[in-house]
Amino acid sequence: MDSKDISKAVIGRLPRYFRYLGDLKEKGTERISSKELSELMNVTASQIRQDLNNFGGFGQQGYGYNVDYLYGEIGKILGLDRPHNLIICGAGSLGTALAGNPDFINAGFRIKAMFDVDPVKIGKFLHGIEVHSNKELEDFIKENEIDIAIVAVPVNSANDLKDKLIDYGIRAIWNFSNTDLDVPDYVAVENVHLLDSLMKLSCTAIFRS
Amino acid sequence: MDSKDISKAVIGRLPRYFRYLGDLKEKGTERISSKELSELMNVTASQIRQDLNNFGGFGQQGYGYNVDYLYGEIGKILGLDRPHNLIICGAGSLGTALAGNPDFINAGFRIKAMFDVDPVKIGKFLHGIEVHSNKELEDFIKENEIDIAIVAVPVNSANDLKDKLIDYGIRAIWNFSNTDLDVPDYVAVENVHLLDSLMKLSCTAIFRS
DNA sequence: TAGATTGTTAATCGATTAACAATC
DNA sequence: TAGATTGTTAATCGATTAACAATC
Repeated sequence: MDSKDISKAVIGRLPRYFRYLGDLKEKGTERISSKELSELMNVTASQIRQDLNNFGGFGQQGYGYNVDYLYGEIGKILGLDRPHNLIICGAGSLGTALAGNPDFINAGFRIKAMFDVDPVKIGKFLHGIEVHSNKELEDFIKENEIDIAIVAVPVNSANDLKDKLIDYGIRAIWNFSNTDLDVPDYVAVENVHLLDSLMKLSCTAIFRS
Repeated sequence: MDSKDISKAVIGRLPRYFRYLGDLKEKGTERISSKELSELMNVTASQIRQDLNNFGGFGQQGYGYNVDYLYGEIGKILGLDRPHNLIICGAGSLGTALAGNPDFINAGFRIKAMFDVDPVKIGKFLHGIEVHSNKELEDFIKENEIDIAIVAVPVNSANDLKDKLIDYGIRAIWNFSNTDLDVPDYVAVENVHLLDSLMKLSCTAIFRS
């Protein structure tokens, strides 16, 4: 298959498969059929088989899927077979909370530094991570093989920051600011629009009642 | 239209429309056509008109949409015409960061209390919000007309907490813990699976390069 | 070999886009 | 009235589900 052909919907489901397989692995489950997994995850067995077959045949007829092997393969597809170096831009409470999330480290995402404009914050260590001045951004990115930048700055400075990040070589942006970042198509952006998400919840709850 | 018939995809797009209309309103734009808005938002004009017409005809032929009016109407659909009372379960760094987010308050989401099991945290005020003991959860929810509960606790206690919340009357859960919550269909859950989101970004970036 | 379950093709379903008559 | 743009129907596209032959 051509890797460009895989739909966003399929990629979006991979982390969830990975999470369930990790749980099964931890429980010591050796093999699982698409039917069993489908019941666990509340999706169709057909969808699981279709999704996985975008990347190759990981199963065996009459047997199902080996949990350990499938976990490893999906991990590779997700890029978790090697570590990733991240920086956090914005040392506010959200940026700081992200810096302290142990899940990221366990999955191989290493937070190398934080950046802020506030002189009071610069030089401090938050969850063990040093806050640098924004002036050091370019050098730090280039010298530390930074893969991914987290944007956790106020809306009004997000787009300027984004331009700089791309300029300095960043190709993956995890955006927490409440605005859309316009990027060229060789840059990947994943948005966590918290307020949008909360509004969606509020709306869904209304429509359900 | 029957409100139950509106697809999740449409509801998921409403907050983004609302955000763009808010920006236009702020800029003083009086009216906008679906074509202009589509160019701004990078979607098709057709989709905008289809989406809006799920809820009624908000526009006028030959004129377009009145920004102010449309903003108000979408706000109503999202349930933003009245305030919502929330609680945050889990006074860790993520829960605390959410407590300090001014965007939520501006949109009418009022965070009334935080809850934790840690005696060291109980009684403290974080971003002006008091941390209560989990033992007070039931009474607090019932006495303060709580709409929405934020789940920002470790994975291993998330499901127990969820059961209690539903038991105490909560019908909308904003879940930040890295697991899926199994809920009856009269309860709305919106997940912010941060690690999933980060993995998706990592994967997308790989496939793009 | 018989049973189970995959990989994969075909059918269905839903969501998006295009087109255009209605109408401001 | 003429031009613009909606509301809405019809066409297309893509994603999901069903079915089944292949095969372990």
